[in-house]
Amino acid sequence: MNNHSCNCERCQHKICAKRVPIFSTLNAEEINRVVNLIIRKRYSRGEMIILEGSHLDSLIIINSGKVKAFRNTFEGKEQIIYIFSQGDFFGEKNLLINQNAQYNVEALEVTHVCTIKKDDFKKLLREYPEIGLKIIEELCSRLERLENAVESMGTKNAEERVNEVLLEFARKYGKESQNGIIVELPLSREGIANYIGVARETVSRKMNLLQEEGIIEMVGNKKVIIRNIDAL
Amino acid sequence: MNNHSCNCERCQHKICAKRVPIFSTLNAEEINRVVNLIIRKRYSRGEMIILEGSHLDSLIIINSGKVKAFRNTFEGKEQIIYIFSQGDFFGEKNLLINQNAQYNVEALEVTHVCTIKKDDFKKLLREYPEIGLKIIEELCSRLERLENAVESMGTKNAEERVNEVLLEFARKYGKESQNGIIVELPLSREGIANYIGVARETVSRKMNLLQEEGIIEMVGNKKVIIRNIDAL
DNA sequence: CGTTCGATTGATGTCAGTCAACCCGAGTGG
DNA sequence: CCACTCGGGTTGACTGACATCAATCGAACG
Repeated sequence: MNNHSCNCERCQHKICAKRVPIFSTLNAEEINRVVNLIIRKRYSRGEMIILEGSHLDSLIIINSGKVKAFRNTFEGKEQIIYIFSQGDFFGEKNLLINQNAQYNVEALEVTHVCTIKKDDFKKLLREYPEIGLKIIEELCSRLERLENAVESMGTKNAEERVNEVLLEFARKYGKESQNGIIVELPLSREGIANYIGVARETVSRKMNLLQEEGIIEMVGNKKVIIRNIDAL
Repeated sequence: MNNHSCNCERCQHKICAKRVPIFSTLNAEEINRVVNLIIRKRYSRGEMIILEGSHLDSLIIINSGKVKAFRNTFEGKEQIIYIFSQGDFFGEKNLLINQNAQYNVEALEVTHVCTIKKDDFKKLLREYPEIGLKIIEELCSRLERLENAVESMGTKNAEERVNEVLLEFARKYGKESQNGIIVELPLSREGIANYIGVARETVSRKMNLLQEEGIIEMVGNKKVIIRNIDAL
């Protein structure tokens, strides 16, 4: 794990704290206080940020990059539970309730994070209750995603789930263009499979079908152009 | 919907507010204030408490009884997302973020609820930040349940899921006895099926298998005695 | 150019969903 | 008291979707 301190200017530091939704209600002076509590870290693709079951003493906020949060079943299957990117945080359960990590977190690409020590964060929370509201907001949207996931996994077949995940990625990571929506996939086929709970071969097959129908176009393995979003 | 005001004594009212975890940190005087904001309602088995998509202007806290929160897919399948019982609340998303109900809520048995108007609740939240922390705690445990559900639905087969749901019910609703753990099932076979995302026939079959193996014993349709909890 | 890792494709097997019949206990009404 | 209905629950037969296994491909990279 690379753990070197940040070499950027103070002002950039401030921007990074300002970018984080949970601090967005604070004024310049308050942000300044927060900035002084932050320790930055950098992770390369594939590096583990948190191991399931380990003890955590900091809140971790993503500054740039993407990570996957996942569990391994004892048969060796992996279930991806969240994909976090800029502004998302995790480790909150370990701070607020006293609990060890519920899942592994691994960087999907080069990822910069801000970490805040448990005690510092609790102090902030007490002083600025709006932070608590922001956290509630974030937890609610996380609940929403999981509620959708449960519905999808409980009632939908493989094809519908692939369509859904493509829609989700398009919404989160897609860029409009004249050809359609260009989506940089955050996960490999296997990753997608582990996210929606099907076999990786099935993801391949269903995506191929979509391509044959002209609904999507695959560009290499990491990029997809969605030509007909309504068909998904 | 029966909507008559409560006829119980003031003191019982207090107990009801005291029983609710999110108010557990308040002192007697503060509880009193909360009590004056509460409107009680009663629902019979099968009554709808919330309709998906409807507008909500109160937080709803369960005082006694059980409810299911669920969605219907357009093919008519039902996915149960939560089972709420005493002390659980819902409708929070509609208050904190401005959003319509994400799911239907239906009483599984006679259910008494406390409701608090949006504005009143927001005021409380501002005055007593500890309530916010309690809510975060509750949201975290809800996240945990959904994370487990996603893992289970993504990686486990029907048999394992039936075992899991029996364990969950045993933990939440089971009573120890010399014969084993007696569990009053909150859901019908079909309900269980819609909770774990399998067909109702499959639930029947898997439970029969468990009975043949002597791991559980079914007493009528609503009750199960778990003889060998470790086998689940 | 060889190696490696991920993606694809095809062949096969199986789990669980679907369909249909039947059961059973609780109400209901004659 | 019996006949009927009705809503769950159970059981069996069938089948299809998807997992699994295995072979091959292809791009990336040293």
